[in-house]
Amino acid sequence: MSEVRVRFAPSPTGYLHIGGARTALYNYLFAKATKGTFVLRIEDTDLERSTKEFEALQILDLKWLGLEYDEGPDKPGKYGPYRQSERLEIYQKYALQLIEQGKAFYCFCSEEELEAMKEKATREGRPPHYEGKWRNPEFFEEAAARLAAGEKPSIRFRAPNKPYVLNDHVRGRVVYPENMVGDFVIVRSSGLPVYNYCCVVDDVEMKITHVIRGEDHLSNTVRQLMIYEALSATPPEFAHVSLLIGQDRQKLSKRHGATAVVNYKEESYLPGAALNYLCLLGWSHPEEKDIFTKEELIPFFNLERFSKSPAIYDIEKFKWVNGQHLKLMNESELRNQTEKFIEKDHLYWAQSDEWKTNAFKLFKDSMLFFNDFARVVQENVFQIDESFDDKAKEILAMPTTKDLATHWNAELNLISSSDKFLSQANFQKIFDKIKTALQLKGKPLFMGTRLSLTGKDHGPELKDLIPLTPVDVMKKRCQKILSFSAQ
RNA sequence: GCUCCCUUCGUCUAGCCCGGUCUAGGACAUCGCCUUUUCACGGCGGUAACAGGGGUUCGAAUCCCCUAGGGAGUGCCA
Repeated sequence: MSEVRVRFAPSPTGYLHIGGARTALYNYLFAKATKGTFVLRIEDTDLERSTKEFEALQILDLKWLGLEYDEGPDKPGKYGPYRQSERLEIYQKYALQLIEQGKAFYCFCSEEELEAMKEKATREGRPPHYEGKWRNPEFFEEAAARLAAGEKPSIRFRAPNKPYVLNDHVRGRVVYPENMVGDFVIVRSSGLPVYNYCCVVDDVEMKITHVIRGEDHLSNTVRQLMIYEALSATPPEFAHVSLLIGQDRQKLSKRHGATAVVNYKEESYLPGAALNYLCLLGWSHPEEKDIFTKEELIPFFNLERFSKSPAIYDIEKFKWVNGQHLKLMNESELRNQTEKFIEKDHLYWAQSDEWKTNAFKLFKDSMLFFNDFARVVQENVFQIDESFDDKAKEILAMPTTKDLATHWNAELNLISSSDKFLSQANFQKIFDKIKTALQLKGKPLFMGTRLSLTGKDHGPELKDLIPLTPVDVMKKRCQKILSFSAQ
């Protein structure tokens, strides 16, 4: 069997989203598992929506995830260029060849004519296929004349009227009945080729052996099979993976929250965890493992363990997976991860080495508790909440909470303004003092203190958290409690 | 409308191809208990699913048919 070649072919019309990342991952894994080649191809024939910026951003995200490709726009290979906008002559060449062979034809129909045809067909209960005159050989001369006169026709593929069969690695045997599609455009009147066409030309030219992509392309595949046939090329093997959907079972989109890979990068999720979780959405490990690195996965990966139904993307499980990966990190990776976060989001605080050391300690101790360290620090250390949730309100309602806030506020005010933070030892000292003064213990003591100093009813160990929290932030929180209690 | 695809706990799934070992297994979430002078974390345990209806069979989550629901395609988008 010849060498396996797969590709990931995004169009640079937005950020890399998690669905795309998952498809890229499956291609990557399959390439690695078969010692094949992984190609990145940019499908930018939609000039209106494609941008170089998005292309660069998507490549960056792919690299962050660790999905290195062997050939791509910035990694020349035998079958480049890898940007469709740079391959226009190739598509032109094949289009001309198809026209010569009578497998495609020039079409001068206007938008209005096309619209009218479609409407009529629908009204009469026929499928809305192309029925224009240009498909008939008797008009070829007229077409040639109008072409010579400088008119810009589109090029349509003459769809054979016969059934096609696809043996898909995920879907099994799929039969496309005859007459399913009409003559479709392969080259726009602007001269730019269309997806279904250039995709096939490229896959043939780039010697792609396996196409792993989203199920949304399943219906399209019949058109592509037709083109492979017209080009006398053997189609690659296909695996149409089920789609990712949102909680409402609709196609994943912006309103489902963070769907761009970059969102997770910014929130300090681990790329390896993202890969792990994404992989499990629609594919299962033969040994039912659910935590693994991509390297561990490679020997187990194959095309036969995909599930057919769409998967709902669940951030809660992703967080858990992320936590599991955090747990597996060694000391230096852990420190690196903490520092990365601190440097990136809180430059000011990063100036203090002591703070960094304390943050690292907190991170280490509480990483199983918190998958999302960035959020924890943001919420527990810096943020001053405007309101309280129900559970916090219960604590707020306890009379002892007000006493604690009063005492803490007073103690914090005694601290010299040059001391921006409270050391763990000092915190412990004041804590004991207030405890004795108020004769408190257990839940009322701890929850009241927690709420007063962190503004939250839950979080990491207080003794670890407090040395990280600026004194003035804690003061404001105490005052907030007092003003709420006063109401 | 037409064509194709899909349907196991709330969620991701194992099992399905090669019917009995499935009183349907695991994981996330959830609930309870234990641990911790707090919440969480951790440990232990529980609740929870074969879309519905017909067949075939001694026996069906597994095979066949129908219905319902969902998705995709039907573009000079990808």
